[in-house]
Amino acid sequence: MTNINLPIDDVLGELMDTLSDHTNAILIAPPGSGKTTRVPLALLHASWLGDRRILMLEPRRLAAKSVAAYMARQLGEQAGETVGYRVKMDTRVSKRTRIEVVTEGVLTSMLQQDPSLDGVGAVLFDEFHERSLHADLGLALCLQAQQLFREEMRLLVMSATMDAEPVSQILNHAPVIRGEGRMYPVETVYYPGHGAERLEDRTVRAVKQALQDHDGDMLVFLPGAGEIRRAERKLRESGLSPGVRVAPLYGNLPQAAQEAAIAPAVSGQRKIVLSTSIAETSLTVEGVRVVIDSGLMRVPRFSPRTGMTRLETVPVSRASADQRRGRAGRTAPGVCYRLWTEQEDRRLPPRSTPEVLEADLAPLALELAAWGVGDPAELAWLDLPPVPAYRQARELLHLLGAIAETGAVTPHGRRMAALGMHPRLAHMVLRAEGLGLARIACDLAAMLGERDVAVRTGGRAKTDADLSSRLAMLQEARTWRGADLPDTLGGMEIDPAICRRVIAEADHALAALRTEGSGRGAFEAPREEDNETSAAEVSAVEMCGVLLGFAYPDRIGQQRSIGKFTLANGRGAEVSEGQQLAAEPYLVAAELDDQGTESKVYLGAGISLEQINRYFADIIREEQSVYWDREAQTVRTFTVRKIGAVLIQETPSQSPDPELMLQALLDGIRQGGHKLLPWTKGDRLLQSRMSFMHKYDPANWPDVSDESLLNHLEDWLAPHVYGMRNRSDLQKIQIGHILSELIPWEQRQELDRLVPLQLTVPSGSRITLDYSDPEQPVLAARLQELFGMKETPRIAGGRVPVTIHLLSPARRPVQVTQDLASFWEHAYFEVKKDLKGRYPKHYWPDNPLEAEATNRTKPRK
DNA sequence: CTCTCCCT
Repeated sequence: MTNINLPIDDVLGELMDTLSDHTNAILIAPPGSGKTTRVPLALLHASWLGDRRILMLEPRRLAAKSVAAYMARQLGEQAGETVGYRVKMDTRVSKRTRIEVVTEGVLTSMLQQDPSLDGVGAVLFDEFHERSLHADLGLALCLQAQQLFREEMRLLVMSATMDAEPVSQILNHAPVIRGEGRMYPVETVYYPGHGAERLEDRTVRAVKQALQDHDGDMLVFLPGAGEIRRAERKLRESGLSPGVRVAPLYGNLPQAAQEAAIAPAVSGQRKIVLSTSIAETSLTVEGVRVVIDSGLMRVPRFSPRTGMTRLETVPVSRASADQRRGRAGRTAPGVCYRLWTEQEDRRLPPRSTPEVLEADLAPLALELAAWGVGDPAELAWLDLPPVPAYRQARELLHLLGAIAETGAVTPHGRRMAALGMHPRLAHMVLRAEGLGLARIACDLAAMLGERDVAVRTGGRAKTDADLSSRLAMLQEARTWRGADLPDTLGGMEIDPAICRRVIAEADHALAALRTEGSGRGAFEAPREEDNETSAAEVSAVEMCGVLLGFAYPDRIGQQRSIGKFTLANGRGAEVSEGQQLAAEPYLVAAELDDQGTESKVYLGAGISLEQINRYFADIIREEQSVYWDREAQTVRTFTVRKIGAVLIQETPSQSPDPELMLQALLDGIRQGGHKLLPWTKGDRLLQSRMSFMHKYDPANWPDVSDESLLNHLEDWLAPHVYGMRNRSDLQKIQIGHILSELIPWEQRQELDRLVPLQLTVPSGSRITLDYSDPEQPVLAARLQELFGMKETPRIAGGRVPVTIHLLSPARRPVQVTQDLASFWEHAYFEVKKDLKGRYPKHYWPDNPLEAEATNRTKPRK
């Protein structure tokens, strides 16, 4: 076994030489090179290692265990002797162990316990091109450990093809060694869609084509479970020969179904596996000769603004596409159909975005706080954690009591970090402990940290989102003890493998809590019970919502209508119809997809108003709500108690803040306009006359137009409506009075002179001027009353001629003029002819300027 | 038209 030649053997010598001269190195070699299993064993003989151990990081538990087992076999041993492994809840190492294959989270926890990594001679980062958050963090922490305590410690970054230069830089210009891989050739066929053809149809077309043209099993990459279900249905509908078996493969599929998809096809059968990116690296499907790649993948994107994550469907990177293609060439030459064009291929991003740039950084921020670092820039990163997400993470940690105002980790934060869960869940468990509810909190934390215990049927039959029923089911599952769990339990379809795992995780967390928990500086939680095994656990399931609220206070939600909720963080959330949860007045949404205006709730639980008041009093804020009720035309004043955007209680306010009331009243007037104000005809006339003066002398006369008045309510109206509440109160004000007070007394006198209310005409009548159009003040008078008036009367100190509406004896408009002199001279004679015909009894002199004006038929003799 | 993957 040991002697089989692998491509990596060609560069092992160079690697050994490099690491005897340098502390850091980078090894780039494609899949199939053998680096993962050969390199640790080779380094075991390096003189610099002495009797120290080698740590090798693997991104997945399964890989860590199988790589350790493989290396052990090479030495003719079992895992746990010279070569061992550590993954969560499963450790196989002994005093003899020199190589420890560990998962990434384990390394972080080892570093937190002993930052100097005493006894470790080298740390190897395998599959580093995947750029997981943990690998990035692990490397940053190791680099600082090396710099501060362990100058001689070796760091080796191993990776498939990637840009080595940036890594070399942060590793103090580490040398780069390149090796060959060993893979069978895979032919690439570009197989784009027809126009707007749906992905599923394109996929089915490609599958049919490939079934015809090539032998062997087929692996089809699709972005998600939805596409896989639809493609599966269409494939079956398209009529497949009986020898062809279709198997879906994705993470949420029950363990048994996953194993069935991976297993080699029985002879005489052809297998088509429809898979998400899970088959890109995590799972290996045996016997694949044909790969069909949709070129899409679903990725999580965290939004610092909402504190939630949404899934986006994006084009794969070229690195991913090449990795997918490589799955066809593991055992023999193969072929890969790419469902896109060669032009599109050139535009693919070279590699996927590193997790640290798009993930929720709360776990990272807690690790750094526990490490003693507040600002990530103190460490060396390939990509610095982005500032907005990091800031949001620190705010959350502060809210949860994990870090102090200064940013330093608190005792509570240390306990959270030690639990090895997401900070939200760790906080929930610690608070629950204070209430005697640690056990169910651990159950909840385990469920939320793992895949769903309930089988998600997808499609039309929506999986119930209620976590409390899962919690009850889990209690029942525990009573099964060692026996095999059934597929249906507590009225729900379950994945027995995940259930067992969740129970193990929960028990593990509870044990960790109990051993670490006694004699610590605990979180200052309201302690309801001193005795932990209390009556509280009896009704534990009813506390589900409360516990979730500890973890997700920003996702406490209030029902707007059946199934629709508003969350404390301001976002909308939706529980699909038919579920009991949809009818709850309040809920806590633990898991949801931050999509559109209404995020779908996948997991959550109801919470009662009483529970909110009892357990979340510390985050309930009281404020005055004062607003204009448009229907009732009155100001409403309430005292409201809220958690973020969620309304907890609203009571009519006894002593409303008069300032807020005034603002609400003015808001109401702004919305409702002048019709809410008691304008009289006289007020309107005054307004017109003042507007008239403003037009000619804006520097000295205020703008009292409707629009301007509405825009400046605070200035002119506020002092007169202070303490008022509704429309009938407003009827008490006198607008004309208020307007006239806008100008000083002397100016008011001037107004009467400059913009007279009335003019006396030659007949002796006093005629009221019409100022409704401030551009053109109008004098409307019967023609006969004006005989003898030589010029157009002018106002505003002679600056503005009035517009004269000349009327017939019956007050019908006859002529409009601003030039009376000209009218007498020309138009009068035409008008006279006409009027004389219609009003023969009236007085129509030939010389109107000399004639006597009259308001009767003829002048009185 | 209910969700990608992984880990202390």
